[in-house]
Amino acid sequence: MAATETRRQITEAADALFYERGFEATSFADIAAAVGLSRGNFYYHFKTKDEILEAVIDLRMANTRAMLAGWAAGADEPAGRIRSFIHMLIANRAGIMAHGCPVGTLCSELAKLDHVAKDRAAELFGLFRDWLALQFSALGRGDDAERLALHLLVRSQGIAALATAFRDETFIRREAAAMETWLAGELPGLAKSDLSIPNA
Amino acid sequence: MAATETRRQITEAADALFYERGFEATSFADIAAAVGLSRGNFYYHFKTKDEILEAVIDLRMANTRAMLAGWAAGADEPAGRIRSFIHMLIANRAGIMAHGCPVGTLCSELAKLDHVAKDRAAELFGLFRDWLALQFSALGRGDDAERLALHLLVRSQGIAALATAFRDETFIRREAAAMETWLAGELPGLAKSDLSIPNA
DNA sequence: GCAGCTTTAGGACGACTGCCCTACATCTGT
DNA sequence: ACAGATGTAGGGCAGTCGTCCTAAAGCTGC
Repeated sequence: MAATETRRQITEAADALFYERGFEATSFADIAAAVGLSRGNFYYHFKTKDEILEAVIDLRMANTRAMLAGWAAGADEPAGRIRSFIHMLIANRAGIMAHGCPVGTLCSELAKLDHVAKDRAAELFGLFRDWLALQFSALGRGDDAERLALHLLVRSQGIAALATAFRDETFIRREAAAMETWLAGELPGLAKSDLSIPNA
Repeated sequence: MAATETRRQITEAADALFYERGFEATSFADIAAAVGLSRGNFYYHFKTKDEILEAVIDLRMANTRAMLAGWAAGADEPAGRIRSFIHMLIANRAGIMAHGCPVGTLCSELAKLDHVAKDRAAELFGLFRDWLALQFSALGRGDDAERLALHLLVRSQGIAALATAFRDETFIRREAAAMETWLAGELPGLAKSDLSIPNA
């Protein structure tokens, strides 16, 4: 098999295992078994475990960029694109309840390990933040764009964390709906309000 | 030394190490070194690592109850008590940026390991949820109390997750202030609004 | 059909893991 | 002073970890 193809398979298997079990709890042997290779042969493709992690982060960055581009292509209006982000919570609810958010849990694990790649993993959040801010800018909320983007990130991360703990699907749906309602209140045509003052 | 005292020291050392490094990444040897005991002697106090985890969760439950009772005693008004919860984010900002929220990160790690104690760890969230709901009930928001409580939990968990990734202290302070502003909007005297419709 | 490169399997390495045993030190009650 | 309980030290158990080596199989170009 071509080395690049094997490398891709390893990276994808590691991606899934790192998500499901965590980075540290996943061993070379686990990944090898998932791909169907011998343990020892790994050294040929990846010198160290950190190298696999690097490849996994690269893969996730590429996948995230592609997903964001897909959302942008799938909706003409920025509001619809932001709703695509919110709906991700519902679409991935099973995985979230079992293993949390792939980005958030990886970042927190790498932070605890004080791993060199922790900042690279945090760039995944940066991707979402910047893309969401871009949508809010397109909605004429240029001044608040990043703050509004971070508000959505905060809420989705919090929802993921609590959904993992309580494993409550209704909770996810209700909170996602609440985010959509919040978004509707931030849309143009309505009075611009401070993000955090619900009503006066 | 009395066995109960040694047990307490072990539990406290494990509590800190589980928070800083994570449950799996912390070994018997790490805890033993922190307490100043020999590795082998652990078997006398704790048969298994899971037993230590159980003791740590018990300790955190007790500490959390004490903290909540302290907040209740420290403020006569429910709003002030809720603000104590929000201020916890700022008081613990250094730890949060380095290691995340102790409750959230433990729950997500145990979920990934599919550990038997994952539900017991989730009860820590239940403690905060119920206490916050009690305060909102006292504010006359009985119908929405649990939903409002979960909203605060969602936001604080999200803030902790992003603060760990970005390690931005200003972000924590700004989001904590936004939560206080949101709280003010939910207080009696102002028009009762739906949680998720900021303004109309 | 052979040389040379790529890819593989299998195993070994030292270190570490959670767990467990046994011999010894220390303390307590009589 | 002594017996028994309580607590400790040190090391060993089998297993796994990440890492690395070597020998050979598979493929490609001549």
